[in-house]
Amino acid sequence: MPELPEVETVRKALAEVLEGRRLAHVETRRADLRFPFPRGFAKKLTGCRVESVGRRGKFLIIGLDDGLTLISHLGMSGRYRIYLKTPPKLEKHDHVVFETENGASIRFNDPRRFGFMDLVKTAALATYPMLVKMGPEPLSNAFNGPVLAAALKGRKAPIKAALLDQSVVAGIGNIYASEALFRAGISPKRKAATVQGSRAEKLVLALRSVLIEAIAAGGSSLRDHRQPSGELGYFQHAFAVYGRDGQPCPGCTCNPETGVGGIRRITQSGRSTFYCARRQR
DNA sequence: CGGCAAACCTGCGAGC
DNA sequence: TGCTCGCAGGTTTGCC
Repeated sequence: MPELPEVETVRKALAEVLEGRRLAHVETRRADLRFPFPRGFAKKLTGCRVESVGRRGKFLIIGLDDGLTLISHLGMSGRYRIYLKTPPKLEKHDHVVFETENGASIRFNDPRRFGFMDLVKTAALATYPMLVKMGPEPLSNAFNGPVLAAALKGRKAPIKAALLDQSVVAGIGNIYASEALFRAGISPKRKAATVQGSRAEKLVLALRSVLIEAIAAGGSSLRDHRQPSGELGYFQHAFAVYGRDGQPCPGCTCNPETGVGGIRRITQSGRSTFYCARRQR
């Protein structure tokens, strides 16, 4: 389920149940997800106290009291479920089970197993390969028009593809790339290098606004995603373009019924992009 | 180095 | 009903 807003939704829920708590029991129910679990994964975690539940891009960063940090990525279909009281029977694809000292159960379920977990020394976190090259957090002060413009300079790929590159900006995925480009009025096919100056400023504002609104809505529930409480996210109802090919554009008078455009779906680097050719240039 | 397709894996809906 | 195909929110790999 995971782009930044969905991961942030999960982070908040996990923080609430885990921060300050000790892990009484941890169990992996298979040897690997996308990668094998590191040696002694469950054993090392058992007995640890969770100090913090953070996020970097789409990665959950869980700080523990004994100098270790748990890194968790949801991949495409990863989900956390939290049960404060008696949990139901284990379900298919429940791959990792955590239990806290005060009786909460947390389960990681991931049908496609593109997600993964890793356990690293907190001191070595800054050198973790997948985090080293990551670009700025889009909701932080480190991200602004000039920073984005500089990251896009010299890039020949379309802007949509550049936004999916986590070294340009962290946490953007296929949905919010399309949605932000729509808000900014920028064509997904535009060469990334030409997004400079006021266009870059506009795109930064568009990214920020769409992410903030999506977080407030608990993320988007298309198929897999639910909040860890079991509640659905509901930002999918606010999509302007994603998954709406053939429908009228909410921002202009485009309407496929009248033969003047509307939302179109195209494929870019093997992934769907949705946009309005009239409003986005 | 940059850009793109393919690979990883399972499930679901559409179409025949 | 049952099969096949295409598609799905991510990231890495390997090939031009």
